[in-house]
Amino acid sequence: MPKKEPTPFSKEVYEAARLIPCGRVSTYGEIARFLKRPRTARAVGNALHNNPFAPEVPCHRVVLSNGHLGGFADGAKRKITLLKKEGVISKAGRIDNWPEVFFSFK
DNA sequence: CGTGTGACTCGGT
DNA sequence: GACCGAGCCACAC
Repeated sequence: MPKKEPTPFSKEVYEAARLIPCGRVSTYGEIARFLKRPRTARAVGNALHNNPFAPEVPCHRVVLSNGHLGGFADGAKRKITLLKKEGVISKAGRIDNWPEVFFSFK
């Protein structure tokens, strides 16, 4: 099966997500802002959903701006487990200590 | 080139 | 705190 090359915009998203340190989480909006496109939060979500570098890009460290987990291609449960392993406590699809684990690019 | 869709965000109720 | 509607962006068809 042919490989699907991500669009340039998606690549930028992946690089930004890669910068998120272990044990920390960021938001789609933050990434969008980091890319100098504060209104592209939705496009960022689309890019991560397509994320062809799944284990390489920590897409599970990206959540909604309000602290909710949002979505995950492998299932929200998987996201919770991965985050918990990294020290991020989440419960019922929501981050517990959101302000503490929140990571800002700026 | 126009339309539809989504892992978003914000403000109001 | 939860739910709803409108706005915005990039991409696939």
